[in-house]
Amino acid sequence: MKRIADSTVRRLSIYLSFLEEIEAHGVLTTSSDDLARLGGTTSAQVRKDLSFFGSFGKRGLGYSVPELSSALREILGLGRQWRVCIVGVGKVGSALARYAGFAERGFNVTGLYDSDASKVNHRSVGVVIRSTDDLERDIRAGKYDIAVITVPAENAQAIVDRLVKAGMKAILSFAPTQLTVPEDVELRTVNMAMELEALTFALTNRS
Amino acid sequence: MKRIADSTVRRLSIYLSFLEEIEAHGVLTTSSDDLARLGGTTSAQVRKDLSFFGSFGKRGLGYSVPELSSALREILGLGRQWRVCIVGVGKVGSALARYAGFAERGFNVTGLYDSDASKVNHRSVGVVIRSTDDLERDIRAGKYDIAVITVPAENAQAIVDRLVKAGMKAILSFAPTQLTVPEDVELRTVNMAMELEALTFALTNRS
DNA sequence: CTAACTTTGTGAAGAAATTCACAAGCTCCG
DNA sequence: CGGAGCTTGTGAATTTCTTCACAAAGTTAG
Repeated sequence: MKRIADSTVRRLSIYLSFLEEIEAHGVLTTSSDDLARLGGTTSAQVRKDLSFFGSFGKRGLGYSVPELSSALREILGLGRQWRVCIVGVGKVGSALARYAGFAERGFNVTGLYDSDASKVNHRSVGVVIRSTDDLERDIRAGKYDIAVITVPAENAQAIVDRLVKAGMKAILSFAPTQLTVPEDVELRTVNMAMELEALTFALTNRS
Repeated sequence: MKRIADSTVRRLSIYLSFLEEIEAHGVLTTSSDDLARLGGTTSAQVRKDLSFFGSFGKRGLGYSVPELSSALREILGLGRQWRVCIVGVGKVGSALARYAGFAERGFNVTGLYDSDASKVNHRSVGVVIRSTDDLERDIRAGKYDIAVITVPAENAQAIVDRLVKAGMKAILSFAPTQLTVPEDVELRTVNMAMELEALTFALTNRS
């Protein structure tokens, strides 16, 4: 299969969130033009994005909302449950563990890890916090599909290296630092500093 | 000036964070090759990115770390203080208000707003929480350069519309929903759902 | 059934971003 | 001082992404 661009995947997420919204309002059909308007792109882009995966619409009519949203969920891999562990149960980590939207989308936080001995064996949102010493063992046992790391920047690469070595293939990092992983590991980083800098750049250079 | 691509600005942030790191370790010079290796790109890309803004290196030698990092700070608009307000003092909002890295980079959280009357007039991190009713007045008074919104998805667009109408030009949203703003307003969204979906897409389609 | 009207799906064209490749400039060493 | 050795800065080539534009296919009205 042709390599799908990152930007395409992002847009699919956006389309899906609209489809779910209008589906909840009982809308039955929509068009590439609607999706484009709401998603801030063009109708040609919407159709091109979808065309990588097949043909979902009816000419002259548009798309069936339930059909297309279901297809997108399948494409994005949301048609199943994912077992997620969170490494680093600080402010951000516990906020994430508590986040309801997580479970709704099929992401089950089934493991919490922290290196702070005073937190270990306590519970957060009904899940026992384990020592990071147990990480490798649990990952090797195949307990998780995705790891979310919310540890300080200075520990992040070390944790990532351990996760990767133990066989983790998908990592979402909230550490404000650039991380390196092998080609076959999927890493995404949520970096607020970078987003703020994009804002200040715009304010400084485009006004 | 030629329009600078978003991807370029992102990379500049990455370069800067490395430069600051090695600067702290006393490293005095570096090369496009070093920056490329650490930032996961190519040396030609690094040089091209920098070339949009001028000529910062010495042929045969590379870049002066202090000079280049200072130049990048200036380019990214980090050479000054920015006044930030946070709208929505829930879990995420108060975690952000507390975040130390914020102030280090010149971002001063000087205003907190919430619509929940039971929070108003209480303090968080030394800042009094005001009612969102006061938002327009304070923005019009020019109190803030940047607004960070951490409100529920369903309220986000309404808040953004109010911010924009009152004259806010830069907004960072943590609401998991697509938002619309006029052309002259810079909006960035941190959307964890989207990042997770990029991961599950990769796990589903590339393995 | 036919004609007018929609909207998709997709090659082709165009634009944008990345990579190549090399001349130009600087340092260092003998 | 001159030549060998680096590394930058940048046009040109290439690749990737987006937009255009239109045939194909369906719908609706008469």
